[in-house]
Amino acid sequence: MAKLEDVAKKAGVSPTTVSRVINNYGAISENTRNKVHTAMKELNYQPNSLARSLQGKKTQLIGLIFPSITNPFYAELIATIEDQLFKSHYKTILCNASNDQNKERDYLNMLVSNQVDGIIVGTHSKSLKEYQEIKQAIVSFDRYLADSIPIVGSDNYQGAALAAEELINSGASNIYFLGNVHAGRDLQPTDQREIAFRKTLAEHQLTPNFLPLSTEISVNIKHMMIRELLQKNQNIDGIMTTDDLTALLTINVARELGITIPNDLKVIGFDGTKFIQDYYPELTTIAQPISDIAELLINTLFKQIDNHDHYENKHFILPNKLIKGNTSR
Amino acid sequence: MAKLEDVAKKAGVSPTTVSRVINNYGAISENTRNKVHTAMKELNYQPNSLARSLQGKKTQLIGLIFPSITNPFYAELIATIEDQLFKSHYKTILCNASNDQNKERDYLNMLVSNQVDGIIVGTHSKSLKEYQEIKQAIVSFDRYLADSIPIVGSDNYQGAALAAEELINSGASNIYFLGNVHAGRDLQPTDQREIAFRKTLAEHQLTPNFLPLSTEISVNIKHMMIRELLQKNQNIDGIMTTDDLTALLTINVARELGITIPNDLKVIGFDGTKFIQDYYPELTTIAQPISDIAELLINTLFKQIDNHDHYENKHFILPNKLIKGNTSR
DNA sequence: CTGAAAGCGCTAACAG
DNA sequence: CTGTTAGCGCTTTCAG
Repeated sequence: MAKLEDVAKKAGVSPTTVSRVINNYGAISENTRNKVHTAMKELNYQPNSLARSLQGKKTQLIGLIFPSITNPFYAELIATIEDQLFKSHYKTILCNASNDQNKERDYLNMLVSNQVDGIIVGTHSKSLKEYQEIKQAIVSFDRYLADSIPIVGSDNYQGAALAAEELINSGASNIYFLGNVHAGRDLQPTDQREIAFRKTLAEHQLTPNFLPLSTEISVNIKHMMIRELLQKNQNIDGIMTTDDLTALLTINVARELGITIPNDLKVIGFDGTKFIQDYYPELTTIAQPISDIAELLINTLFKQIDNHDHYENKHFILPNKLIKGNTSR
Repeated sequence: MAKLEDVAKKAGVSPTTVSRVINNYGAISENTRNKVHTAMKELNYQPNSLARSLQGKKTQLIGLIFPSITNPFYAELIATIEDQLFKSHYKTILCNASNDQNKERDYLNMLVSNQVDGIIVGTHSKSLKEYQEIKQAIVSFDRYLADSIPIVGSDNYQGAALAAEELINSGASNIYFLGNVHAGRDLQPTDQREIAFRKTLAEHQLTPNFLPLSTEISVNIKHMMIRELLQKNQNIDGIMTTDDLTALLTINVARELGITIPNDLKVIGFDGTKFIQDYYPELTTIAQPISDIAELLINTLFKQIDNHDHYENKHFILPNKLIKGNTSR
C-alpha cells in the first residue's frame, strides 16, 4: 500500500506538498500539482483514512443501527437514509442489531471506537443505558433512548386512528388489533398505535380486541396464531395490524379458511412501503413518510455535527397517510 | 473523549501497562489490572480503533458491497453474512451500491482507505477495473471481477434447467423467460440461466421465448410490459423468471387479466428466500442456498486473511433446490 | 509557493 | 511485572 511519503518521493516534493494537493489546501503551483497527481496515479495511491482521522479530522462516516434489514420497512428507510447521506458525501456503516441487546451494544461501541461523525438508531427493543453517555451526534427513529437524544418518527396516534376509522367506515364492528401490544413499563412512541386504537373504537362505542404478536416470534407461529383466532372467532370482521407483513399473513389465512376479503373481513396494514405498493397493491394500509423521516433524521443529525446544536426531549412527528386498496371498504 | 493516557494517569501507571491490560498481553499483576479497569470504567473509556489500526493491527471490519438492500434476496444474503461474521468477531460495513458504478467505486475506495480486513462484493453491473488492483482479501458473489478474485455462487445452469423442466413437466409448451437477458459481451455466471433455459427447451423440441427485463427499469413499467405480453399472447402457458419478485408481478397481472394459475398458466420464480416462503408460499421457485453461500463466501475470505491463501480463476458452485408451490404442476 | 518538525492515540520492541 | 521510546500515515503550525 503506497503511502503519502512514497508519492512525495516519486514527485520529488515534500510530504506536506502532497498533503496540500490532496486536500486542496493552500497555494500550489500548477506544475507541482500535476507532478503530484501523476505520482498518485502511478502508485495507485489511496490515502489512509485512519491516519487522517486520527488528527481529529471528520471521518465522513455515519453509523446506522437498525433491528433488521430483511423487513421491507427498515430496508427502505435504511436505503433512503443511505442514499441521502451519500449525496451529502457521507458514507454509511450499517449495523444490523437483530433485536439483540448485546449485539446492539457491540455495534454501538464499534461505531464510537471508529470515530463516526454521527449515529442514527432505529432499534426498537428496550434501550441500552450506554446511550446516555454517547458524545457523538445521535438521533433516534421513533424510540426514546435518552433525554438528550432527539426522536424523529411518524404520528403513530394519527396513523392508527386513521386505520381504525377506515375499518369502521368500511362497516366493521368486531375489530382486532394484531401486533406488538404495550408491555406495561415505559411508554414508547409506537405504543400510541394501541392507544389510538382503543380510543377510536371507544368513540364509536365498539370494544377493542387484541391478539398480541411480539416481533420475536417466528412467522410460522404468527401464521398459526392468526389462523386460530379467525377459526375460533368467525364473527371478526375487521383487523388492523401494526405492520404490513402481518396483514399479508392475515390475508393468506383468510384465503385458506375461505373468508372473503373485504366482504367478510376488512384488513388494514401499517407502513405502506414501496415494496407493498408494488407487489401487493390490493392492501389497504397506513403509509409512513419514509423519505421525510430519512430527511429529518439526517437534518437533525447534521445540525448537531455542523452547528453543535443540542436537543433536550425533542420529538419530531410526521403525519401518516391512508392508502386505500381492496382489503377494506 | 478519554484516551489511554488519561486512564494511565488516573490509574497511576504507564500507558504501556494500560495497553497491556486492554489487549490481555504480557503479565500484569492482579492489582494493577484492577486499578486500570476501575479507571477505564470511571472515564468511560473507549479505545480509539483508528489509532490502534494505524499500527497495522487488524480492523476486524469486513466491507460488503451489494447492489440493493431492498431486494429480499440480497437482504437475506446480507443479513446471513453479517450474522456469521459477527459470530466470528468481525463487524460489517454494508455499502449499498444501488447499481451505480460511481457509487460502487466510491464505496470501494472508502473500504480500502478504512483498511477493512476483507471485502465481499455482490454487485451485478459490469465490473470496475479498480478490482484488479485490490490488495485486501476479497471474494465475489456470482460475478466475475478479476482472475484473482474467487467467485462463490449457486449453480445457475442447474437451477434454471430445473425450473424449465418443472414447467415442461407441468404441461407447459409455450414458455417465456422473463428477466435479465445476456447482453452479448462477457459472460457472467448468471447468464447460465438463459443458456440452460434455451438448452432445456431445445431438448424437448420447444421454442424458447424471451421478455428481457433489465434490473434498471421500474416495477410499474415491468408490470406494464408483462401485462402487454400476456394480453397479446394468450397462448402462453409457462413463465419462468430470474427472480421471485418478477414472478409475483406475473401472478398479479394474471389475476388482473383473469388468467387462472396454474391451469392456464404455470409460473416459476428464482431465489426462494425465506421471505417468499413465509409470505407467498404458493409460489413455485428455485431456492438458492443462501446460508451455504454466505458460509462459503466467508470461509474463502478468511482463508485469504488468515492463511494468505491466493486464488486464481476459482469458482465455487453450490446447487439449487426446487420448491414446489401451487403456481406450477 | 514549499519544507521541516511536531503530534493525533495507540502498540511494540527493548530495557530494567 | 512495569516503564521508556520510537513510530504507524497523515495534517498542521511555523519558517522561509
